[in-house]
Amino acid sequence: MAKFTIQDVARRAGVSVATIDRVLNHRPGVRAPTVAKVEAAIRELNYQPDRIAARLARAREYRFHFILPVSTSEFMTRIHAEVEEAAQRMSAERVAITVTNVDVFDGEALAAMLDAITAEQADGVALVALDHPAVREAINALTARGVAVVTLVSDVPGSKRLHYAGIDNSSAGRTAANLMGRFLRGLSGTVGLFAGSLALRDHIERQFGFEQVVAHEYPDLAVLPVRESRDDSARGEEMAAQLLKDHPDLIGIYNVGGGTPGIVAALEKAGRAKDIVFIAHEVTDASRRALIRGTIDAIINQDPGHEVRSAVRVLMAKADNAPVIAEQERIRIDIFMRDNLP
Amino acid sequence: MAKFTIQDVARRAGVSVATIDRVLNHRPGVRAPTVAKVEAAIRELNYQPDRIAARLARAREYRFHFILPVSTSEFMTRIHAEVEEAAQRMSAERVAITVTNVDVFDGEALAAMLDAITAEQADGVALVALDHPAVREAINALTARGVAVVTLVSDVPGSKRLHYAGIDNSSAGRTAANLMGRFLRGLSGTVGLFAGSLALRDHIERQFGFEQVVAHEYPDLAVLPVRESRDDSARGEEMAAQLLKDHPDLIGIYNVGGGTPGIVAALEKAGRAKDIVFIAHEVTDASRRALIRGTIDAIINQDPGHEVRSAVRVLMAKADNAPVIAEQERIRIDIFMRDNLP
DNA sequence: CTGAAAGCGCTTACAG
DNA sequence: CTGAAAGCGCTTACAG
Repeated sequence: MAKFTIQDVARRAGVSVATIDRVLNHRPGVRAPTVAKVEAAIRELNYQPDRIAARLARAREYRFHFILPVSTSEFMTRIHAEVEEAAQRMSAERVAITVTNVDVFDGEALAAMLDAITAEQADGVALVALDHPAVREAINALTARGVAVVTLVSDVPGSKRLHYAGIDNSSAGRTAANLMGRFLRGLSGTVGLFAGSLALRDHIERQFGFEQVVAHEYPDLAVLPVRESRDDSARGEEMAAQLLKDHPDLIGIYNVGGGTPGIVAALEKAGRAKDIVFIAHEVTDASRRALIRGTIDAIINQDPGHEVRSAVRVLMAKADNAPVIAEQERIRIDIFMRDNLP
Repeated sequence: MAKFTIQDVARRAGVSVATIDRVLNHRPGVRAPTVAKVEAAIRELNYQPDRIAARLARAREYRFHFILPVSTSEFMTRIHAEVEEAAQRMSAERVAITVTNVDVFDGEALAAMLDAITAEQADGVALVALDHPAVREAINALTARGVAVVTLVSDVPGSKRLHYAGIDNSSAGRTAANLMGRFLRGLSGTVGLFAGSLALRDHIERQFGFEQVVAHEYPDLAVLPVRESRDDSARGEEMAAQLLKDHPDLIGIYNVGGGTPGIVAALEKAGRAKDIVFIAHEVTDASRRALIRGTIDAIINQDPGHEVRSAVRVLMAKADNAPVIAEQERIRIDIFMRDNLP
């Protein structure tokens, strides 16, 4: 099949290339009969515009805004680093990425920040969202103003965001439960549960997914009430030490949030590293070492590099009015054991 | 930092843009002092060429050849489908992908096919390789002729291929062993081992990785000698049924190759689906259903879509003389359990 | 509402 | 060995 250019279409439709461009990009000011003629020509030639040429001709920068929480955890630090790397890399392709930091827990502040963005300032926004009514409203308003919005890592399900670049946290929790149940085959006892904050939707969802599966499928395991570590290692260590003291029959720990190094330390200091199954989230320098040592038994992971690249790709595709490859943008729930660590 | 164009560099170096282009793309015929001047100007301006413009100007098609085994397994069928999809998608970006089928086991035929390819016909070749001396030679010769070679799914480690788009199969086998050992906690018994063919390097590597870890870390498990299913379901079913009959103490099965549906059938017919831990490779319609039913306990997977897209990206980057994002091209060893299936 | 022409930032023959 | 000019396939003001 030969490749046709916009010139070929223009000739066939008996109009100029400018008009072809107008109907191709849904620009206003073309009479209906002209539109029809052009569309017929496009169809007849099975014309596909050349994206490369279009991008060169537009010669304009894509401006994307990333709104990230002040990095508290090592995971968020990785997200920041990946955004910086993408910004660096994409600058050679005329993409300008700017980053703003915001307090994770302040929905009103996040909403205000979104409200201040106009279509003149940015073509797209990616944000680590907070599931809060004001944020949902702000996302919808921003979308209505013509700015593409992608949620990153943490979603706002009811909103009109274009895309969510992150994992299904409920499935992640269920996956953790199945690993826990399998690794504790034949044993009965109690399982400790840690979360960073019960105000974060992703943590809650993991917790619920985990509890649900354990309750239904592993009746020999009793899950203790969740403890809030505030994603802090020192606090995590204290709480884990206390947990070990209070529950001699403890055989498993699942941490849906941060502070994993503290829990690792508590397990190792108590000499219980090997006999307690510990499942944590996110590969970091510390967690990977603990996994290799055997203190952590499995890590559930989402790939921050993939998430950030995916957010950028989706925003670019939207700006170019081009399709995305859905399969490529699905963020995996990775399970890492010692031998398949990246 | 302002964006400079090739014009800016030309002005600065006091030469024409044609000369800048020559040194930028390492074309011959520029005197050393001129090269030096141009390089200085590039450095001083921190000039980064615009890939988009370059691709448009080249106005030439990229031609990539994919050499795939006649699809015997469902996995290979997926690889074929993904290549077709990529061909379709990339045709809008001036990339012409052609596919040739070849017999997997015939190293000489594969080598002959590679030998017939010239730099005039193709910019790059991706092949599911066979670890055979003739193939290695052919890959090296092809590379020397200026054609970029990427191995896909199955590698030829000693060769000069540009890149391998696939997983580390030895790690995959070790990962399977650890899952098996963990899932069989507290039990002792025998574990059956199936491979498609012992002539395939990936199968052997998985097998060795598995045996090694079980021997070292799970002394209560005895791995039986490997059986060759030839990736055939009917044969797999027969062999699994025989295995169940011969070994009443069988508690686990690891299948490194194809033919999984046959093994699933044997387990279910024998009523042993639930009490035998079965670990298989590759998510397919059949294996995913068996995983959900609980007959399969975990699937080790490599993502064919990712592998094919990665091969294409690496070949394109080479043709454009552009960098790749290493992290993005690493193929994961996926572990799937019921809840994190894609 | 429509078109002619310049331009996006490179690469490619063709001269010299 | 080096340069002037045309061209890649679109988009963008500017006229009319």
